[in-house]
Amino acid sequence: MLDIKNGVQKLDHCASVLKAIAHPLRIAIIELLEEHEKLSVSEIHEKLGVEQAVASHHLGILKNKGVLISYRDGKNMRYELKHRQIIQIIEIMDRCSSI
Amino acid sequence: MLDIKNGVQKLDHCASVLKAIAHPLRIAIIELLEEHEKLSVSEIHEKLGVEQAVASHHLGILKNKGVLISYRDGKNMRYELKHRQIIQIIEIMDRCSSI
DNA sequence: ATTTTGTATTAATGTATATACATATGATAT
DNA sequence: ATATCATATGTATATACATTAATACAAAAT
Repeated sequence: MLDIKNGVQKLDHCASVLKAIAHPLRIAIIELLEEHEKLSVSEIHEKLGVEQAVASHHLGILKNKGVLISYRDGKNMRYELKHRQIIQIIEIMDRCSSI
Repeated sequence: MLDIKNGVQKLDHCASVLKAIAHPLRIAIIELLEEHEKLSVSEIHEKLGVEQAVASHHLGILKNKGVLISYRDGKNMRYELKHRQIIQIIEIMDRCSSI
């Protein structure tokens, strides 16, 4: 994805990434990956108590939008945060607790 | 809104506020209010070149989710950021430019 | 080559969100 | 009281998202 964006493109892109993050399960995934660095789909599906297909689906969305990266490790896929700073977004939300 | 939230509630709430922010026009509004502190609906509708009803609609969404506050000032409504830290969310997104 | 384990995709349905336009409400001035 | 300016709401249509369940694909082990 190109780095030079005009105003409208920048807004659209920023909105679409934020929209990807703005889902309870996906926030939970991001928080898990803050603690654990790299996790497989099944680890996430177990830790969060959601079906495997659901975990994979939401991981796919986060990866598509560039929030996560993934690579194969044997029969597992390992997912991790592309930019650890993304965690700060959730921290800010927590801090604005009266929101 | 209560401050004590269990895990699921916290995730849901965080997601719903982020979802409110995750829209190009609403991000533009937040950025405007970073520069200007207090703005009326018509100032926003002029500065952003969108219809009055559109501006009011999106301001309403941001207010509902607690991102903005508003008060009447004569025949105008003035909107401002409830928590200026919200701006940092957009700054983080900008910084993760490769996303 | 078949089975097992881990992951991704598809299709179907329901729900939510966006957009555009028209109209209503509220405050002020005349 | 009514006209005007500023803001909000309602309705309709289109689009996008979420959710579930079933199924396909990929790698490894037997």
